[in-house]
Amino acid sequence: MQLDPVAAGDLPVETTALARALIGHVLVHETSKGLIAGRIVETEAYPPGDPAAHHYRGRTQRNASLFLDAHHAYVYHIYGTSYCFNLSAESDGVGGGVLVRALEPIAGLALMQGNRRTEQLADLCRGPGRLCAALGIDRRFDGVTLFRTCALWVARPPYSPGRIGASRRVGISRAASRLLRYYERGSAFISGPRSLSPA
DNA sequence: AGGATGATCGTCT
DNA sequence: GACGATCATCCTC
Repeated sequence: MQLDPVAAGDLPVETTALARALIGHVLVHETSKGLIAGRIVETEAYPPGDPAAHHYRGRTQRNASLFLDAHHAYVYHIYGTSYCFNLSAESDGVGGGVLVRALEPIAGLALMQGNRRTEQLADLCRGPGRLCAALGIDRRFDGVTLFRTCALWVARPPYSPGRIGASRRVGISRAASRLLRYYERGSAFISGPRSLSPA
């Protein structure tokens, strides 16, 4: 499969539009041991002013990448055990981000298995912490642009994605009723509920 | 300098 | 379905 890097202008800047558009794109890590890649099947939007978002209480050292202009990486460490990968959204100085929650593994499966404690294909990238472990993503990549300026980048969709569903976001308490989680319907690789909440 | 918190995961029942 | 692990980060004193 050929992987074609996205260019500036290919992806939306507004947070929720970006979260939807990312479904079907491919996240790629070119490691020294080989290429690891997965197709994005689940995302969550954290738009400006969202009380559930890390950027809500303003800029800190940790979340500074969320205030960069769109399409930079924001990687943070959570619960002492996991990393989560986001793309920044909106314009420079405005807080906004998209959490990537699940990937469909498409390249480097043996490397993913070595990075995870399971060999089950469906479990390798099912969850925001799991996909970071599988791809070897950590804070080294916090703040990088995702237009193939370094080893971590985003590629265009290899084919048209299926229909997209929307639901409540996972693991938050504030603004919990908003339908800002997006997923490819029918995918076996999503991490949360598969309920068909109305978009 | 110390305490509280968390966009999770793996394991157990 | 429930719970504990585990630590970087932020806030308050």
